[in-house]
Amino acid sequence: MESIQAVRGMNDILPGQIEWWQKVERLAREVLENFGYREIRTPVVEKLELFSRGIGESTDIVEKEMYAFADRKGERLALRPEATASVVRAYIQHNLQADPITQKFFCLGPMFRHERPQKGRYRQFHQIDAEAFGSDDPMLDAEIMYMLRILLERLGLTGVVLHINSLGCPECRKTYRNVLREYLLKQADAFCPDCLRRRDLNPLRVFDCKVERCQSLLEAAPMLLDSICSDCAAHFDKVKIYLDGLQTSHVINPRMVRGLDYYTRTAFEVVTDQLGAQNAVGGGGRYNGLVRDLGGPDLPGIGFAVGMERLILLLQQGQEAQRRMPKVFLAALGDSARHKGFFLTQELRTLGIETEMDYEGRSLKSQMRRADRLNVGHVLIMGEDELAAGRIQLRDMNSKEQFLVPVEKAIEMLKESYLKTIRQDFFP
RNA sequence: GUGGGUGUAGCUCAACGGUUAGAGCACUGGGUUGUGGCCCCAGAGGCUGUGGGUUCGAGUCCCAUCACUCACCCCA
Repeated sequence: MESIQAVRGMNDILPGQIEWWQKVERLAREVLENFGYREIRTPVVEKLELFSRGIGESTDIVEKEMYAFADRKGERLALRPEATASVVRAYIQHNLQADPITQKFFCLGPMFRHERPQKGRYRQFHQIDAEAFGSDDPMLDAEIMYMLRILLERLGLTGVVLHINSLGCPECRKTYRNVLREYLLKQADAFCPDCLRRRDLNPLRVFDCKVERCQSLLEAAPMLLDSICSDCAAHFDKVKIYLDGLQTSHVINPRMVRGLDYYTRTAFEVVTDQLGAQNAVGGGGRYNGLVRDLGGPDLPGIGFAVGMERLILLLQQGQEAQRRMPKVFLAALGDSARHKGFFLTQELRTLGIETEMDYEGRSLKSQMRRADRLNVGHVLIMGEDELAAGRIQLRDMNSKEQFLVPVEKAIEMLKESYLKTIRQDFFP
């Protein structure tokens, strides 16, 4: 019988790996909640139109990367390729602008894009996504980038750089677009075919080109940042001042363009050179027209997404995850001791002490070897002699000290050793 | 979607077109009738990614396909 494989580009996260995910998720919740963000979970499936309207009809994501399908009634649906559109949809649908508690949300979960998988790029990938609504104040822009920085620092990530840019408002962008297109037309034959295609579709994207010749030609090109309107320029200046005040180092990258249509004014990206062909660990920006465009009130918004796979790839470099291991191993000899041991194991677990035992009736040597591999602190050894006396051997695996004590006494001693730390694990 | 590289045991890798596809680590048992790490012995584990083809003979050569990987495209 042929075995069934996971779908291409969609990965299992196994024990040994999952510890990284748990750490990242725990710290993400902790940091984001500290900044006033509250978790929201939206469905993985949405109406196709949400994304084509929200992200932009001509973007690559919508044009060729979406998992789109019709359900049994013929409704056009899609697996979400990103979270912002969904969060905005929920915000509008539940009238959350009227909620006095929070206007800031975060969302952890899988996204889907039908691309060719490679290192740091998968068809199902996971994002930490944060969105804040209702204010256009540059304080919020600086704050959200500061929060991203703190999150990455708390995770222990180093060697990344924050790039920022301003994409202006729709008005200044429109005039700039024409200026740029004219510049590109003047030396049309010098650019690569990709750039010529970009020129007609979305001229800003030529700045993303990696062909050296194109880049050198672009050095003399007019910059969007130089031609944004005075309001946008003033906004960007304040963002930079607040960032400096927060001692959050950043480089101004006038060539950074983002692939989604909805961005306005501030755009930012956290980049690294250690992810192969991928360079973005996270990115985001302001989207002042999006809530309105999706049928809601005309409210500004700003957000970012961090790629969890990419984050974990960087965190992992050279480091093994701490694999979760039990604290106690129960070794039993003979059937009646094994029966008694089975119930004792459950009792210890119920008390909150992570305990493992052998179910196969193996030799004591084998059970001890397994206990050693599991790196437990203590082993309880119960044989016929101990059983008859109502006692049990309690062995400290580090000191190799071993005592014959009544079963109740052994339980008390294990509670003493492990229960406090267990409590801390569960209620940090 | 396009192009290159790679698929052999759970993992890391051997095997000139030619016996029964091997090693290390990991796993199981034993060396000690009831005690871990080191050591020694033994065992188990494979449709050589899958399907075709060439050949007397294919892990090895050819084609297709799937997966991984690198680059392009793009992004998290």
